[in-house]
Amino acid sequence: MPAAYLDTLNPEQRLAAEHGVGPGGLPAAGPLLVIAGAGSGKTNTLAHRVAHLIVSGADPRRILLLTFSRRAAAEMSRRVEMISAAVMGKDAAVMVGALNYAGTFHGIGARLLREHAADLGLDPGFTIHDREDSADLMNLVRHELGFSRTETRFPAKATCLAIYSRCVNARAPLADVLARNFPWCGDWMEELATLFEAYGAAKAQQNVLDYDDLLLYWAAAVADPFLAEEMGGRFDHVLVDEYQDTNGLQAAVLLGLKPDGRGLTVVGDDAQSIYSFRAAEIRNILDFPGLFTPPAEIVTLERNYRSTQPILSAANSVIGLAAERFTKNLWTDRAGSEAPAIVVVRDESEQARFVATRVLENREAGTPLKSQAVLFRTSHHAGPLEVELTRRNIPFVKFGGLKFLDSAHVKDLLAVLRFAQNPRDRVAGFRLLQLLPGVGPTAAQRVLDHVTDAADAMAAFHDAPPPPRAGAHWAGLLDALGEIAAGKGAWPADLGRARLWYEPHLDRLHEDAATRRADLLQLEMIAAGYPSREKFLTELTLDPPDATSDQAGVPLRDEDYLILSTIHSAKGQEWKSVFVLNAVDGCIPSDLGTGTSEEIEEERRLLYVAMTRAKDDLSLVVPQRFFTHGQSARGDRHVYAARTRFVPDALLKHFAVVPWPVVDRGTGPLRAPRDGPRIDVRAKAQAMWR
DNA sequence: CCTCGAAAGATTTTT
DNA sequence: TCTTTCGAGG
Repeated sequence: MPAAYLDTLNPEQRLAAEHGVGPGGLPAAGPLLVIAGAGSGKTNTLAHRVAHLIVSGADPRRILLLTFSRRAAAEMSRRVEMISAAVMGKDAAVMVGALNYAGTFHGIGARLLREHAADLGLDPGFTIHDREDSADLMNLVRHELGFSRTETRFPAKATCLAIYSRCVNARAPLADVLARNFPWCGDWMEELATLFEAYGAAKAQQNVLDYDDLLLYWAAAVADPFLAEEMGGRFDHVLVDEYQDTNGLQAAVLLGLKPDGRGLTVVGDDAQSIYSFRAAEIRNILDFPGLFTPPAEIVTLERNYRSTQPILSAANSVIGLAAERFTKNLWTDRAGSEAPAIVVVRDESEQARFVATRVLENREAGTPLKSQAVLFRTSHHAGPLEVELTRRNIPFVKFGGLKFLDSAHVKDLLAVLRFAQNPRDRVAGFRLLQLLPGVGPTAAQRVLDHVTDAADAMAAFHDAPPPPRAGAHWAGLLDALGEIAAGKGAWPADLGRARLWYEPHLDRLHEDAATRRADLLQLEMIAAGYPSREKFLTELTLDPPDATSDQAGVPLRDEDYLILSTIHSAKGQEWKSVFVLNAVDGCIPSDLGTGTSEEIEEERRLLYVAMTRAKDDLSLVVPQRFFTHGQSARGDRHVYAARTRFVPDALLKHFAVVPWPVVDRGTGPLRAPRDGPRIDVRAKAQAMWR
């Protein structure tokens, strides 16, 4: 039956949208793999497929849509609704609203684990630790085991967590991970194994799950045939976006849910795999078809709708040098005369000036700031530019890098809520108690020990012997926690109460309490958007607000602002005009990631991802000098940097190499000199000593 | 056992 | 540049 709303799709996209959709929207064929090149309308195609399922009668509550970020899930729902509205009218909003299971692997995992908690031996009230919290807990355990006072240095808490995380996500034994990814920690294998076991026990006792547990437990659940049947049976269709960035554990989850692949759709682009540091496995997407009999059907989207031909040619040439050749051949009919630019500037501050100047010129020419983006490898590369933008009063929003949730005062406040929610959460308690003057690690530990073993943790906390030097502050804390735990007042009021308790401590602990207080108010505004304390706490760790801006508040919707983003956070997005900062060796590729050839290949894909974000114009900026900060005894020095190795001379024909600022060669003497000098400056200067 | 000051160390990317 | 750790003093 021909469906008019699919007419806007090209034949391949349409194939992907309509594959195996049977009567009632139920699956009528095997799995589908969509290889979607950059800018090939991937999101649009996936949205059409979901809309098509719903319009054909599929129950939206039985569709599982796994995306890379919550933002992507929201965008998908929006588009699905738009498309279905054309067919179903007002009903579309209701139907799409029922698309409940759309989100990240971690977010959906958390939900399913809560819903099936009883079967899994979990307490459904578990809290979720973000990476910082996990590292803190790892540190606590590390301390208890006496590994912090070893003769040679034991790996730092963050390293321990990274090792642990890779073992879990790659489903690899500790020995392999140490040998392959952390060779310098190889001597600590025994101790690490002990540490990880104790870490797991600590999490269990505190009723806490970390990011990795969400996937690990989910995978464990679907490894049980009965539970797999039950969980998988809840969904007729499972669709996964950005499949090239999933890891072995996530693949196991999918296969557990849909062992025969029926109703399973995965979409991705092997050329854009940039998350191997999170144990993403490019083989996941390459091997996908062969997991099933008959193998999954493959649809390849090669037509690019985003970029002009010169930009696409340049990007293709960059990825063309990859060690593994990719079989896709992206093409476009968007003509364009401008080759992407390689802009050579003197140093990073010139780079900042160049970008700021060009961005304003573009805006004068009619491109709003929001249609322009500046991309960079690491968050701090944007530092000088942020200064320059602030100086010129150009509003911007930055994605990636440090989030304001990571700042100490925000974590303190959240610790209050988390401890009230789950008094067994030692990381929160440890942090919270030490805010009191006169309470250090030992006193805090003593109180928490009293709480951990008790049946009613909150009651035990109130009965605990007060830390000797806490004084009147102790009663104040008990009051505040009591009220918050009891849930007096509507939800955001809890946070207000916590803030009331915390602010005197904030003033005491921080010089710059005033600016920090602004963040707390912003947190309260964010909190108002959540229905309950539980939802707030879990969803905040799973989906933290990811933008920071120079202004205190989030910019208003109609306000114009420039986008600054790490390349990783730019995934899936597009802008009319794109600047890539620091296109030099040492930044792209990062000198931290040039160990193995696999790492270098990933850095190459990273540049490819950055370049393919651009619709109409693209500039790679190459600063020639870098100032090294700190370290050197002789103070700041600079080093000369070379253009990124991913654009060797042979590829320069795809680019226009231009210096900036343009040197005015006409600057010479304004007139020919007269006969002889007019004054003797040297004699004049010497005169002052006489 | 806590706090404060000084010194050293460490810097990607994200759920 | 900023954070974490170490050591001395209270």
